[in-house]
Amino acid sequence: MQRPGGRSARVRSAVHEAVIDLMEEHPWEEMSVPLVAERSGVHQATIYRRWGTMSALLNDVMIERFTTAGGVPDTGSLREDLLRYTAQVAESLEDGAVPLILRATVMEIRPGEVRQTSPAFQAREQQLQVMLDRAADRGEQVPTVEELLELLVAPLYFRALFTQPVPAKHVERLVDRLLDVLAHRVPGPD
Amino acid sequence: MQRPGGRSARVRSAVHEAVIDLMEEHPWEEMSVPLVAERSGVHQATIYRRWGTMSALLNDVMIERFTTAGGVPDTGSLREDLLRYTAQVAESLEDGAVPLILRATVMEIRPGEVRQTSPAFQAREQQLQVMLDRAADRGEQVPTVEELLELLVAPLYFRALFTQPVPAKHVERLVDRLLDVLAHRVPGPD
DNA sequence: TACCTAACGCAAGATATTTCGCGTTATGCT
DNA sequence: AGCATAACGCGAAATATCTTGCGTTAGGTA
Repeated sequence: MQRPGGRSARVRSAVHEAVIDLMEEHPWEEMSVPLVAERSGVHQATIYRRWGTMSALLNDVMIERFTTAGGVPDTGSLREDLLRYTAQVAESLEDGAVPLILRATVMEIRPGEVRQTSPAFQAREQQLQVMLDRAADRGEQVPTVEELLELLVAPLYFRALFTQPVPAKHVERLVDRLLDVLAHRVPGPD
Repeated sequence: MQRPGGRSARVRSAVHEAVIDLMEEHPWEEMSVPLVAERSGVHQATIYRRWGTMSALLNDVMIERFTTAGGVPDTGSLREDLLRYTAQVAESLEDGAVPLILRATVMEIRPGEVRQTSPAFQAREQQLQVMLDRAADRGEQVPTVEELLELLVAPLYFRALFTQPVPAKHVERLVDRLLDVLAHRVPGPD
């Protein structure tokens, strides 16, 4: 018999909050369970028992943050929807905690395991599909979710992680490039 | 007076080799300096003195792997060059160790610090610029390095890290999309 | 070849981490 | 309201990681 409510829920959110706070102040190596315990007021042993490892905890924090993030825009125009959505993603990557939490996801990858889309991104993909379906119903030509990820989301994440973050102004350029690709679509293999 | 040769060089390569081996067998949390020490036959204290932390060591390994990787193709055709280069990148991401070592780079990012392109990617960008310059000299219309990163490299890395790896067959699709964008280029802000 | 000392090996000691047993709290169910 | 027990707090014990001082090995230069 599980007990997700009451005290457990309070402990959970206290720990999550502490993680996000600490992420913005400390480099990765300094992050530790004892540190999170002190900041959150939750005992070390409790954290070890519930999450096991630091990176599992970070992964949990990230999944929550992703899946509870605001829904997709619905402005009546695909281009406007894409602009807002992309701007949302870009903004979230500016936020100090997000790139850090993303690393947690990266670190959860196990060598040799069959790679699967992480739960967090699966939720995102479903949301995006809804947005594209709405546009298709209006008769607009729409990209696939894959194209959207490759042309909008991937560049943002790539630059956030490896080079320099994408300036907010470039969001429009990315969207227009996607729509351009759509208009002159290269015939692919069926 | 520094002494990069002889014993130091042997120690360095022994440690690097041990890191790469261990990366393919162990999840991140299990990686540690003592483990690398045992596998490489180099004493712990030596590793701590030379590299300081595990993630600094991993970062060092990755930089070496990136900068010594085979040069860029030179086939006389931009499209063919791009195909080969992209296939190279895709293949390296299939290799177990590369995504793992990539994480090391990700982890070296510090909160709040001014983000810069990591040394490893800087080297890559220079190599790519050479390739593009050659094509431009032949009179071909060429993308910028940035476009190349965003349209070819970013999707590969994104999928390797967060969703599913890109099948080798899709490399051609990515290249043709890039060339398509090039042909119908959206006028950008000057 | 001989000298200087950078770089390493070794082992003990200092810190930091994770685990464990046991008593206490308070949730979910009847 | 009363009960069974999931979940937590606490502190000590067990591990693991990291540092330090000192003796030894072996590059680099004269």
